[in-house]
Amino acid sequence: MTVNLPPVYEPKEVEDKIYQFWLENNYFYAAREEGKKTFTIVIPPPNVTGSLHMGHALDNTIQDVLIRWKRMQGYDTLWLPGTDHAGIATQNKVEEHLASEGLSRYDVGREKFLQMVWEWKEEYHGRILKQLYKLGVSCDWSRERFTLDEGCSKAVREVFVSLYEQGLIYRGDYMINWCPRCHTAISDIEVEHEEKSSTLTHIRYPGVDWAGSIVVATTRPETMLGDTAVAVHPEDDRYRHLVGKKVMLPLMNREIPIIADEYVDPSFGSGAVKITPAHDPNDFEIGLRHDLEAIKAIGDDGNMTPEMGEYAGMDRHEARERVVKDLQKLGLVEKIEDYSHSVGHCQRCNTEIEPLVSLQWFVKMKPLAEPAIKVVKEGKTRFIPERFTRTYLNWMENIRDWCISRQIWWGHRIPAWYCSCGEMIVSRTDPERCPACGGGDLEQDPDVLDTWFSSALWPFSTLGWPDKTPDLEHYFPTNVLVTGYDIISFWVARMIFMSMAFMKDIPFEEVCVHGLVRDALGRKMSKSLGNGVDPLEVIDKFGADTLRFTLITGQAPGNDQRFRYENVEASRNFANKIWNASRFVLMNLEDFRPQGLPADLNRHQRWILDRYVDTVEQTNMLLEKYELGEAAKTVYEFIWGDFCDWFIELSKVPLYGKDGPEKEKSKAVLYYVLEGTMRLLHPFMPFISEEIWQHLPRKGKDKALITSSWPKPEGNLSDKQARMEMNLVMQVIRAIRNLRSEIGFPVGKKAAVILRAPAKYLRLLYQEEVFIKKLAWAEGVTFIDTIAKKPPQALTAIVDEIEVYLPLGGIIDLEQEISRLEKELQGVEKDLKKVVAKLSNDNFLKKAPGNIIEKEKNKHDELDSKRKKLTTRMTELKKLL
RNA sequence: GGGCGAAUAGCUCAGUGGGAGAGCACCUGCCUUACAAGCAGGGGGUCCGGUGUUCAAAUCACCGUUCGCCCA
Repeated sequence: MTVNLPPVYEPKEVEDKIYQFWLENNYFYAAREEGKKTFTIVIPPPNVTGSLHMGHALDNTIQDVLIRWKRMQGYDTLWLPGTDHAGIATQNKVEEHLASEGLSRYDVGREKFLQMVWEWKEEYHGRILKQLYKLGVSCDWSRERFTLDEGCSKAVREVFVSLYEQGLIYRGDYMINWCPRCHTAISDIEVEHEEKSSTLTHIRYPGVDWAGSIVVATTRPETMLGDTAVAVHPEDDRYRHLVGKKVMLPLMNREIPIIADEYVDPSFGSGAVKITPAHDPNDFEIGLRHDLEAIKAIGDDGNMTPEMGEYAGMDRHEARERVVKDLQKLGLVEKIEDYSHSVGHCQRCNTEIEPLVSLQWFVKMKPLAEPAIKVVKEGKTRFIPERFTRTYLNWMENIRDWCISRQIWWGHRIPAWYCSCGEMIVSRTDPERCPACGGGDLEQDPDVLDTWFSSALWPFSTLGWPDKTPDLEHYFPTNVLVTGYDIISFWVARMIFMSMAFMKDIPFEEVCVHGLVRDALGRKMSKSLGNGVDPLEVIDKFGADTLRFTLITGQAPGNDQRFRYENVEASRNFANKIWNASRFVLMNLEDFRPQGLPADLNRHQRWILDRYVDTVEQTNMLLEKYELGEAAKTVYEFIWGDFCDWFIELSKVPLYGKDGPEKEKSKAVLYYVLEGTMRLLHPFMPFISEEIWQHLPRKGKDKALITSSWPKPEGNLSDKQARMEMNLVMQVIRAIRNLRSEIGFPVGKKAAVILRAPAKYLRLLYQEEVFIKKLAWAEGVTFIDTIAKKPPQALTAIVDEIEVYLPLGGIIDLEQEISRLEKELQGVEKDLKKVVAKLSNDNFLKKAPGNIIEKEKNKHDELDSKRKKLTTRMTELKKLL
C-alpha cells in the first residue's frame, strides 16, 4: 500500500470525520447482550443552563476512557447520557434575559414563561451535545435522558407520593434558608458560608418590673425588632435572679421575658442574648422550647414587614443602620466592636441568605440516611480515593431534614392539591374531585421540587424505573459514578439513599472522585473572574485528543489540577510524535501483509515486545485502580521513550539494509507493536489512534478500533534476558554519547570506539556493533578483552564491567579528563560508603528481606569494581602528564 | 469549633517503606532521509521543620509551621 501522510498531524482533518464514522456505525449503542458482563455508567447530567466548562471536559473524558477500555475488553457497555433541568439556575438565566427587556416572569405569566425556558433548554441542550461530540465521548445517544422528560417525571411523582405515604415527606412551618433575590427557599447545602468582617452591636434593654437593664450583643441589630425574649444561661449567677422578669424592647416598646436556656454561651458577649425566633435557626429552636411567638421582621423580599412601624418596607441593610442610629439617639447602644463571623450566601446568586420561618415541604432524612450509611460502611459502594468516604459519612451522619420545595416555576411541580374545603390531596395521578367533599375546586401547590430531588433518582429513573424495563433489569446497579468532590453531598449521597429506598440496592459500586480544573494561577475558573478556558477553543486549536490527554495526565485521583497551555502543548507534541512514528512505520510497510509475529526474533525485537507486554500490563493495572493519569503516562513513556527513541532507530538498520528476511521481520514487529499500541492508546486518544489504525494494513475482520479488542499479547512475550542485554547495550551507547558530548565532539561526526570487556560480554557487544556504530556515531568499534592493553590517550567511561574508550588522541585535555574522572569517582565513593554501611550492619543482614540484601550486595560489587577501574585509569593518565 | 488536603528541581506536579522522578523552563551541540511540535547531552532538590516507629523513612505515626478546601 502507498501512504502519503502529512508530516504534521492535523486533528481537524480527522476528528469530525471519525466521530461521524463511529456514529454512523452505531458503535456506542449498548445492545443488551445476554451472557456478557455489563459495565454501566450514567453521566452526571450537565445543567442546561449554559455551555460546558473544563470540569465537564475532565469528568467526561474520564468516563470515556473507562467506557472505551471496558468496551474493548468485551464488556456489554452502556454509557447513558443526559442533561439536568437545573431549576433555579436555568430559571435565573431566563429571568435575566427577561429583565434586559424590562420584564419579570410575572409579567409574562407561568405558562408563557415555562415555554420560554423550554426554548432556552433546547438551545443550550444542543450546544452541550455538540461539545460532547467534539470531545469524542462514546455515549449511547439513543438512550439520552432529561430530568424533566416524561419518564423522569413519572419517577419523581412516584417517589414523592410514596415517601409522603410513608410519612417521610411532610409539610410545615419551619426555619428555612430564604434567598430574597431568587425568591425561594433553598436547602442547607445550597448556602455557602463566607467569613465576613462585621460589627457586634451591644444593645441595652431596660428592665420593666425591675430596676436596671440587660445588655445583649448581636451582629444583626435590625432583627431586634422581632425579638420575643432575652435568654441567659440557667447557671449564670449574674442573671439567675432576673429569669422570669421582663425587659422593654426599645423602638418597638414591647415587653419581652427573660428566659433561661442551656443553649446560651455565658462567655459570649455579656452572656445574655436576644431571641428572634423568626430569623435565626437557633432562636427558632429556643422559641419552640419556650413557646415564644415568632414575629417576622423581614419579609420574603428582604424588606422590613409592614408590622415594623416606621421601618416597614425598608431594605434589611438600610434598616440595620437606622435601627442602630435610633438606638444611639436613645443612648441604648453600649458599644460597637469589630467582629468577624460567617454569613450565608445563596449558591446561585450570592445574595445574603435570610433565615426565616416558612411553610415548606421537607424530607425526613434520618430513616433514609441509615441504610445509605450502612452500605458505604460495609464497602458495597466504595469511594475512590478512599478518603472521600469520610466526607460522605460525615455529612450523612449529621444530616438534617431536607427542604425540597422551591418557589419557582421551572421544575417538577409538587403533586399536592388543596381543596377549598381544606383537604390536601397528594396523588400519583392528577385528581379531579376532592375525596373529602367531592368538590372540584382543587388547586395544585404552586411550588416545584428541588432539582436535586430528580437528580437523586438519575441512576434508575433513566433506566426506566418505576417500570420494570429490560434496561433496568440488565444494567442496574451501575458500575461507577465519575464526579467531582464538590457534589458528593448534593448528589452522590442523595442518589445512594434514594436508591436504597426505592431499588433496595446501591446505585453504583464505585464512586471515582476527581478534583477541580483551576486556571494557571490555581484560581477557581469562574465567570466573574473571566478566567475560564473554553474546552471548545482548546479543541479547535489543538484537537480533542490533546485536550483529553492534557486533562488525564494532569489528574491525580481526587486532586485539583491547573490548566496550563504548556501542558497542552506537550500533549500536542505527543500526538504529533505518534503521528510521525506511525508515518515512519507505514512508509516502510509497502507490500506488507500481517501474518503474526515471526518465529526467530532478534534481540531488539524481543526487547521491544518485552517492553510492550510490560506496558500493557502496567496500563491495565493502573486503570483498574482508577489511576488514569499514571496509566496515560505509562503509554506516553513507552511510545516516546522505548518505541520511538530506541526501537525505530534500531529498526532502521535492517529496514535500510539488504537482508530481505531481516527486513520482513522488522516490518512484522513494527506493525505488531504499533497496532497494539494504538489499541492501548485508544481510550486516551481515540481519534488519532482510530485514524492511524484505519491506515494500517490489518488482518482480521474488525472494522473499527473502537470495537476491536484490548491488547492481549500473543503467548509469553516477556523476556528477561533481552531486557538485561538491551539495558547494557543502551548504557554503552549512552556512555559513548556522553563522552563525546563532554568534550563538545559534534553529534554525527564519527569517532573511533574501543570496548574492553570480559569474555562474557564480548559476543553480545560484537553482535550489536553495527547498532552501536549507528546510534553513537562510531567510526568503528574495536573489541578487546580485559587482558589487552588499554589505549593511552582516550576518554574513559565504565558501564558495568565494560570499559568504554574514545581514543581521540591530541584533542584530549588530559588534566581535564583526570578531573572529570575524579568527580565521578567521588560520586561512586559516596554511594559505596552508604552500601558498605548497610552491609556491615548486622541488623540489616538479619532483618531485611533476602532480595534486598542481594540487591545491595550486587550494588556493592558493581560500585567497587567501578571504583577500582576509575582509580587505575586515573593513575595511568597521570603518568602521561 | 469539627473534618480533609497540600508542602518534592526555577515553574507546574507525579510518586513511593529499600538506589530522588516527569513535563515545561534553562545550558551545550545538532536541519542524523518519521518528527525542529524534533534529536543527543547536561546542570539543578535539607523531598516544609521537629520527634518517634523501623535493619531501613521523602514515604508510616505524632507535634508544629504555612497555604487551601469542606462542614457547623
